[in-house]
Formats: sequence, structure tokens, C-alpha cells
Amino acid sequence: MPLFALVDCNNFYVSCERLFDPRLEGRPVIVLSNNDGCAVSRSAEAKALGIKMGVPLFKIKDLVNAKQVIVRSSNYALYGDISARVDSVLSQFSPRIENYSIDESFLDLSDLPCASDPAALGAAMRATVLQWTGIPTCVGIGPTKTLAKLANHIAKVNPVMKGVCHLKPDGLDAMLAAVNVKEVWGIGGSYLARLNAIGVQTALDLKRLDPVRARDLLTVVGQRTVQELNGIACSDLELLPKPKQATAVTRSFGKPVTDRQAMEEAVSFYAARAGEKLRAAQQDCGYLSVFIRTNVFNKDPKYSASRSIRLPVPSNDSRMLVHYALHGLASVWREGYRYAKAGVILNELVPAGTGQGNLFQSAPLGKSSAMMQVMDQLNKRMGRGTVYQAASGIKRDWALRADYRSPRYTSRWTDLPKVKC
DNA sequence: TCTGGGGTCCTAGGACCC
DNA sequence: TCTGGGGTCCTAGGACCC
Repeated sequence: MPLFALVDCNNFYVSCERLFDPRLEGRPVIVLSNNDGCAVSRSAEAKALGIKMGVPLFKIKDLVNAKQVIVRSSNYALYGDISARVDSVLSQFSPRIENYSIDESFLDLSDLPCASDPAALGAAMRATVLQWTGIPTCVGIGPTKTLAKLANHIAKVNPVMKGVCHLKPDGLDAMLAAVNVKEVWGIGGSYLARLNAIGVQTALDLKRLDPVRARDLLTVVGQRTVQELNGIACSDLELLPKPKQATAVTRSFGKPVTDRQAMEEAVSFYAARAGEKLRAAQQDCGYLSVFIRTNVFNKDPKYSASRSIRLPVPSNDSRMLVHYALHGLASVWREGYRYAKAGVILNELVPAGTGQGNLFQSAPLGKSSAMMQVMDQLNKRMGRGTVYQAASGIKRDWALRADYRSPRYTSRWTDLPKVKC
């Protein structure tokens, strides 16, 4: 009988900030998205104040001031490092582990001798992760990944479960009847509306939906969800991370960009950064897209456009990527708009050096890989951005905001915590 | 004034083939 | 008057996730 566990870190970014600043314990704390835009992680105290997931900071400014909510910019270098520590603790419990996201991992508990009492095993995992990393978690256990996710949700919202929920066949339906269908993994806003329209309100209603009807309504994705709720596994663990199919660097600007030169700098910067990511993953890309758009929320005149370009040969050379990104930009640029965001997306990724060549254009940049290697090494040793192409600009008026950032405690020598004694 | 970023998967529809 | 059928490949766009 298959058995999966989902271990999910509680308000992960806030928990990471608390590790290094115990003054945040017991206080309302939020961590902001890039550009200090929205609240993306909230402590229990912040949730109790009614701060919703994803709410823009400017809309809760008064509440933040009145209740002395502590605000942090996001610090992904720190969170990534802590996430790896949590994963390494969990992998001691089961060798079959999928690191699903920065704060969640699936574990395969099937055939584990110590899984005769799954709830006790879950409690042991929680306690060990907390003791060894300082990060609080919840554990959901069930016969499919979808049910393990749902069990995790139940563990999170019901304090009596003490952070662990094992969904067993008997009593399952009663548990599902108490959960809104929107909490089911794979049911987002659009699917929710379609389900509600035919009277499906709870997770149990969805479990009992005819799979063919589910397919008509929600494509094969919804059909699989229904089957997983019925204990039929449609999704196995992905033990080895698959090579990425796409990589993107997109950013909102710290303030609107109206000037073409500034936009060219930003797009160059993103393309060069995307090249770094490709080289780190030892991949080339064959297809590049660039997009620019105005603010989608305010009353500024709207404009949004993108252009995709096939590279003559797959490449990860930043100069090549910058060249084509600027080419794409030239074809979508319109004067007179207040641009809020731009990005470069790379598709058709292949292992570096294995892509289909081009009879007429094999190595247009000569010793490009040696040059990129030197740049990458300098930036690794001296810090990101030590050397870059001049096309990416020097002043960078458009750079994003991070007014409340904590130090990169575990990933920058200059940011190591100092101890006075 | 101020609203994130980076992914995956699926489908419809057009282009093209014989 | 009356103009096929079946297949693949590609891409854009929509849905979802954290």
C-alpha cells in the first residue's frame, strides 16, 4: 500500500527570519515579495491581524504602523540555504524524497519499517527538523500525494492535531466533507468557479464527482485530482529533479521606466543574468522571448508586448542573449508609455553543447565560453555583479527596491552574525 | 506614490504534410 | 452544384503551483 508524507514548513520565510532575530518571536511579522510589493509570508500573529496572503504593502500601511508589524524584504539566499538544511534532515527518514518547493518535500513512506505507525513517524520528523534546524513544520500523510497535501492542510488549521494528520481510509469521507474544495491541490480560482457552478463545494463532493465529468470540466488535470482523492495514485515522486525546460528573469521596476536607454539596460541585465543561470545549469537555450508591459493595476495607458526569437544556434553566451534580447526589444518598444515590468524568458533548453548546430553559423562568438567562464568565476568569488556588460547600465535607476532586507547570514562572509561576549 | 517571480502542464488551433 | 481525411508539429494562451 503506497503511503506518502508531505512536510511543509510553517510560514517558512518568517520562520527563517526568526532564526537569526529572536525578537521576532511572538510578534506579527511579514516578509515581502520582490520589490517590497506584497506580503508573501505571514506569522500566525500577522494572520490573526487579518493580513491576507499576497496583499500589497501599501494597502496595509496603517495596520502595520498601528500594530507594529515587523516587515522584512525577502532574502532568498538565506531561505534557500535553510531549505537545504531541512531537506537534509528529512532525507534521513526516507531515501525516497522529492523536494517539491522551497518549503515543502514529499517523502515515500511505503515499505518503511518504521511506518507501521505513520502518525508517530510524522511527529518524529517534526520534532527532529525543529530541533536540528529551528524550523517548525506540519506533516500530512496519505495514500496519494493529493491526499497527503490535503492532510497537511488539515494538520495546519486544526491545532488539536499537533501538526500531524494521517488520512486513513476509515473516516476519510467525514474529514473531506469538512474541507472546502478550494483547498484541494490543483483547484485554483477558475476551477473553483466551475465546480461551484455544478454544486461541488467540499473536497468530498469532488472525490465523488464522475471522473469523465471532471475531465470535461477541468481537463485531464482535474480527472487525475478526482482519482487521487479516491486513493488512486496518478503522480509518483520525482526523486531526481528534471532538467529545467525554461528559465526566466523578470522584474518589476523600482519606478516606472519611460526612457528607452533605461529599458535597454534593464533588458540587457536580465538577459545576462539568465545566461548566468543557464551556464550554472550547464544548459543552452534555443529560443528567447522578451516582454515589456505597463502597470496592470493603475490607470496608466496600457501596453503589453512580447517578441520571441529563435537563436541561430543554441547558446548560453550572455553576449548572444543580450544581442537578441535587444533585437526583440527594438521590435516591441513604443515611445510614450510608463513601463512597469520587463523580462527575458529562455525556452528550448538543452544540455550545453549538444544542441542542433547550424550549417552556416557554427561558432559566431569564437572563444565565448572561456570569456563567460572568467566572468562567472569573478562574480562567484567577488560577489554577483562584480563584472558585467556595459549594456546593462551603471546607474540602474530602475533597480528594484528592498528597503527592509535582513543580512544574508549564512551565504555571505560579510553578513555573518557577530557575537559579542 | 506604492500591487512578485519563476516555474509546469494542457489544449486549441493553425500550418503543413501526404 | 459538387473539392478529403488523417496525421504531426508548433505556438499562444490559460490554468495551476509555491
